[in-house]
Amino acid sequence: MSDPTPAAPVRVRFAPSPTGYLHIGGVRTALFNWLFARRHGGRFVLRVDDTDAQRNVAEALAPILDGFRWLGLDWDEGPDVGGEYGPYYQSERLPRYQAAVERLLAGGFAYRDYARPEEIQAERGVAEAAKEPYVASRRWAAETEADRARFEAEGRGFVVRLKMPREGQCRLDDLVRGEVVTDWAAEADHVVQRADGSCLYHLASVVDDIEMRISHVIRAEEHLSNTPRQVFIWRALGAEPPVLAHLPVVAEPGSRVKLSKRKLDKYLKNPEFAGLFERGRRIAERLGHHVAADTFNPVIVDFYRESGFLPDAILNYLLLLGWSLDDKTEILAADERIAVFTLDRVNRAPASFDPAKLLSFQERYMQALPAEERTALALPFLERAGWIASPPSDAERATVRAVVEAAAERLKVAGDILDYEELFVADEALACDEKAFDKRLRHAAGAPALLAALRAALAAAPGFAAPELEALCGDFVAARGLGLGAIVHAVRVAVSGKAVGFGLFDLLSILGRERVLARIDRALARLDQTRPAS
RNA sequence: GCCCCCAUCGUCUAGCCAGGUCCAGGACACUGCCCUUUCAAGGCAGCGACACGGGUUCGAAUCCCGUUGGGGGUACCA
Repeated sequence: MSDPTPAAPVRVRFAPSPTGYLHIGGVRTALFNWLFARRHGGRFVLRVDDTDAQRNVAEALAPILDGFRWLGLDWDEGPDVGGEYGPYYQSERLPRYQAAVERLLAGGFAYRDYARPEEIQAERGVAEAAKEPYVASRRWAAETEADRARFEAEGRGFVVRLKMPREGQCRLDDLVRGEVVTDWAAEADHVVQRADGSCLYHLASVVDDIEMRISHVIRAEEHLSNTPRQVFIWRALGAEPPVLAHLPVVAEPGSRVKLSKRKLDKYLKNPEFAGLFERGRRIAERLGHHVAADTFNPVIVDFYRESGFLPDAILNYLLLLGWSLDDKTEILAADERIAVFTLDRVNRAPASFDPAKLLSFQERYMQALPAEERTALALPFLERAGWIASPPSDAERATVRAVVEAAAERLKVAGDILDYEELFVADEALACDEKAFDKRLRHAAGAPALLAALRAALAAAPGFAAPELEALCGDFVAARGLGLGAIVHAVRVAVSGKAVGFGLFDLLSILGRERVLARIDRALARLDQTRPAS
């Protein structure tokens, strides 16, 4: 299966609004556009939708562009790179929109509407009371200079409305939806220019798409219902609409409602979503980051970057949200994605965002990386946490490398390295899980004596490499007719302050004899304080 | 209200266009067992879906109609 070969050069676009954050659903849409452009040797255009931006655009756009760069979704035209169809900021294109409105007016495709808002309201009210669809009366439509003069004499202002057809049908061919037919009569006379002279999204979008020679409009399904009015504008402006493809929306976990960054509290009730969030929060807090729902939230791409996710894992997961190659392919390398992506494999139903599956992709991608690369990814987290020097010394690098290898698949995201604080903290600053300490040492009969004996054995150990320690401990328990379990837990708590972690012998080996002995001594001393020597 | 879109395991999906090989396949999650020094990971097994009702047909997850449910739109938002 494949899409029809595009006749004209492929030019697609993604038009982010400078909101200060990159939404994961937006990334999915952008990814499909990007993939389509790359597959067909086309251009991926980034156009900034800042027509009504009150805030500092540069500031609000930066996180979005950074997000795209981090993900590797490079754009061929747009902010920072320019292009021959600029400007790429809609705020700089206002005169073009005005010109388009003039053309619509001149061609009889739009009219100046001098109705007052309350008059429109009244007409609507009548229609609703009669349970009939509202149809604009066009009573205040000025189509001649005389009309205008008359209305203006009454002190009226105007907006420009589309003069929509009242019969016939709008047929559009959507690459994903197939043929979609609507009655023109169901369309309202939409406003394209406000009373203050500024233009609306639908008009601006179409004008830009025409002028930027956009060949395919690939966007979320929420725009499907709005497409007929855009088709009207396209044709009124003398252009044929581009090829359309409406993607299913990315929905909330376990639901079909569009994913929104504002409903974090609700999503946190989903255990898997909460787990994902919790993991990120733990990492962010250790880095001393302020965790605000506005900026730190799994609906926003920055969350993943700050937690140490891999862009490739996210992209691969997102690709499969609403698209599939076949009945089994899951992992697709970056170049494969480009090679096999076609719009005819896009699904029509909304796809709900599954945090657990995303994590699973992350695990797979992480594990596929050589230890060297995982180490390189982990290092910056430790530096930012202040647990190692920046830049790290060779000794620190070696330690981190050893920790990464010992942690193995426990390191799901790079930020998980921060779970191993005990390997980087000074002996006297080591935190202790008191429950574990009680269970394994304070209230475990015989454990302190065994620990003390093992300490002596460790002090005398010929070597401190993990296999040597394992042999030593094995002999130690065997000589006493015990299993490894008899000492492992006590040693772990004494040395790491924790009940869980990676292999004990790796832990001891990385810590080194000196610190291991010192920590055991400290634990033993604590026991003496709380319990008279027996 | 009106218009448009959608409907296979809890979730992502394959199959649907070209009806039989589907008492529906894979993945994630979940459950159990194995492995095991903890936690992970891994291995094995299990649970689990064609929304409903009519048609068409020898035969329907696949085609048609309807119902129900869900989503989106209907702004001088994008």
